[in-house]
Amino acid sequence: MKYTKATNYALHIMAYLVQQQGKDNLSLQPLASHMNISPTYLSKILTQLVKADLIQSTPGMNGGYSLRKSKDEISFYDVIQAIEGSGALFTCEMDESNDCHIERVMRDAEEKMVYHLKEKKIYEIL
Amino acid sequence: MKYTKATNYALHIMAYLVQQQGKDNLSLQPLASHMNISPTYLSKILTQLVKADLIQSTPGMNGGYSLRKSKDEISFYDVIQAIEGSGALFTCEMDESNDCHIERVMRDAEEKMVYHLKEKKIYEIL
DNA sequence: AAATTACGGACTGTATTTATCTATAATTAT
DNA sequence: ATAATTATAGATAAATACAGTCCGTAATTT
Repeated sequence: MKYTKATNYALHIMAYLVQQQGKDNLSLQPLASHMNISPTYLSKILTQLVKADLIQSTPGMNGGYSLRKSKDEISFYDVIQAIEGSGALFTCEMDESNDCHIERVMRDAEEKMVYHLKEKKIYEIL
Repeated sequence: MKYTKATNYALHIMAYLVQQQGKDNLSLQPLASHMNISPTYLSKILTQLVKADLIQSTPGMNGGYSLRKSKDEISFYDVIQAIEGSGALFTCEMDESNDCHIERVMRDAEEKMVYHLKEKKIYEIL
């Protein structure tokens, strides 16, 4: 089990966008070269961030991407969830009458991690 | 990102072995039917648990599997690590001079989860 | 209308996971 | 010794997920 590469990218992208906040819209091409990812692939990731309402996109000339929320409202967890989805890391496969003790422990543990990721905002690392 | 099915099985297997502790060695076939997994696949998982020193195996008649450690020494984390390995969930891909702030946050968060999983012993859920 | 920009769908290659089959090795009972 | 019982290892295959590309479409501004 590992975080996907897309999550890796997404976190770095968001960090960059927070840093560049206030300046002109960043469009795909420049962002792609700065990040060293192919534009089309980057686009997929950005679209996911748009759908999660973390950034907004505007088409047309001088379009591009910019933050949607204030920077102190964007947590690590927000970004991760946008890419990885919101399902639990562990779900019991043996159907132990849908109240599996193992699952409960695993979820509690995950909660500890999630709590930390919700507290920590992206801007804090800049 | 999700825990593998094998981890799911491993936790249930260990819970069962802790429960059956003291009785005769459990051999592959009965264990497989109790768990509802194919014997050969189960065998792979058990071998990983053996290599992690959580259980021991004895071949020959009346052989099978049994715990290697006392039950209060077997944590959730021990079992998970035996299957998933010990690498971090997140490693920075952009080589930010090998001191990535994002990675540090991600590892701290993971640590919170791991701490909880190390504290929690399998026998506690029985 | 033209240029610039993002979005969406289809597709491909690769890696990982899940699983099976078969042959081999080790131990115990007869 | 031999046979029965048990675990282990390797090869393989199917299924899923991940990473990435290509290309056509839609929206906005000049």
